[in-house]
Amino acid sequence: MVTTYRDIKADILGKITRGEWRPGSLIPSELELAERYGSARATVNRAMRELVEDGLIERKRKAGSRVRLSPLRQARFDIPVIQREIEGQGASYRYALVHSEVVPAPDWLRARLGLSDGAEVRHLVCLHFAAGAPYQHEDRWINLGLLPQARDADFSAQAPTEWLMAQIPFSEVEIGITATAADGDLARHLDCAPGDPLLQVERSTRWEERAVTYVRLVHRLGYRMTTRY
Amino acid sequence: MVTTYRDIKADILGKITRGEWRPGSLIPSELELAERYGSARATVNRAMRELVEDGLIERKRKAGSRVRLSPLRQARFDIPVIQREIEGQGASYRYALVHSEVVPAPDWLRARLGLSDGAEVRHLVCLHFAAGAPYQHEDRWINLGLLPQARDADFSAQAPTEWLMAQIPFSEVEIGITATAADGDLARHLDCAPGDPLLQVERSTRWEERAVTYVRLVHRLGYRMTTRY
DNA sequence: GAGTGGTCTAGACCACGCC
DNA sequence: GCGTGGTCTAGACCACTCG
Repeated sequence: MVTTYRDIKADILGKITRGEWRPGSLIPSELELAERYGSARATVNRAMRELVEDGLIERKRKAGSRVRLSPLRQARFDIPVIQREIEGQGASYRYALVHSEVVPAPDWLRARLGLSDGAEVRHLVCLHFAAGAPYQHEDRWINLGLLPQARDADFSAQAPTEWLMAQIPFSEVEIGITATAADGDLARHLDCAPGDPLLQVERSTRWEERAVTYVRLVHRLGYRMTTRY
Repeated sequence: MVTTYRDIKADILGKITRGEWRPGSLIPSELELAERYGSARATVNRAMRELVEDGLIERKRKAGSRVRLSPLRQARFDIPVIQREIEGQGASYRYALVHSEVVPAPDWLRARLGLSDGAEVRHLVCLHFAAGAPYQHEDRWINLGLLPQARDADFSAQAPTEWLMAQIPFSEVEIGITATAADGDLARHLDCAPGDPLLQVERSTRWEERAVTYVRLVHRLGYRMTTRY
């Protein structure tokens, strides 16, 4: 018979979705809401904090809480491990290593990761298959200055992502999503025509300010990232 | 000289990033951590809850808290209102209505939004410019069954997004991101060549289970969505 | 059964930011 | 100044789930 923070959150959400509390309007203070709901202020506070997180309201000390003018603010995309994503769709997963070498980092990579002149990297090209068909092309560069053990690691059976997760506990990541045209290599590997539009995800990873890896993931023709909220 | 939940969160995060607490390993219970940090359990609880949200740890009653095996789980993308996005880059914003009509919903749209046979929609094509150059092409369809006032609304000066935000307080949204090739129209409007790869964002919006609008946003050549975490 | 997280309470102090 | 949100505390009860 208690009022939970979920109840309060749902009730307020309802008032907003039904238009009872219009965008931009002021919401009663925590103290007043606590009285109304017959709960402690901390409970109301938790409900309100989650509404802020969900992008529905804005709060300022003294000024109070308001319904946001544009309630749709951010979307979350799950970025699953590729094998899980594919098997989650009920398809079989297969991994293949296409190319592997140790090279001095090219200029564009040095600039992107902030590597010094002459830094060496392990360069890998891999393919991920779903139900036998190419699904994702992975172009991976690993900083040997930070991860020297990557020089001799065996990536013929284990995908770089898996290997990396075992090496570095947690990292800071920067993600970019663009559309790109298939070049000859991509077309061949992803079984499409040169010039076809493909969704490309780039990811740069750092650990304590130092570059770990850069990867360019190009998805098969027609691939679609989705989310809802 | 108190220990805040932020302090605790940062400390635990540090132990994880430094590899002191390896992925999969068990974290001390809230009660023990509260004693260690000399704080209340609620404070530890808040720190831990945020770490769950950030995708770093997993918790189960009785079983305890563990460092996640794959710490990188989800990314958030801000989806700003287009005008803010452009002006936030220091560029001038301009809006133009290209085409407007009221038509029976085509089959593909009826299927996508779950509209009944013969449902009418307002179809709009708009352009958003940044610093005079085309930035985004908007192909918008509004369900007149739910929003009859859209039939006669004037979209020559106000973008549909703005207008919609004033009509519907909050909605459920489904987003899809794909790469697409420019057709003749898109190439002309976005000032690129036919066949060029473009980033396309599709959004279907519902309000209390009923379809509000479907929009296809196609960005200029080279557009990049970014985020970090 | 018992340990762990999930949540609520009642009270308190503080910091920010309008007025 | 002073109202509002931000946070901490100490204690409590409960629900889940592992052993």
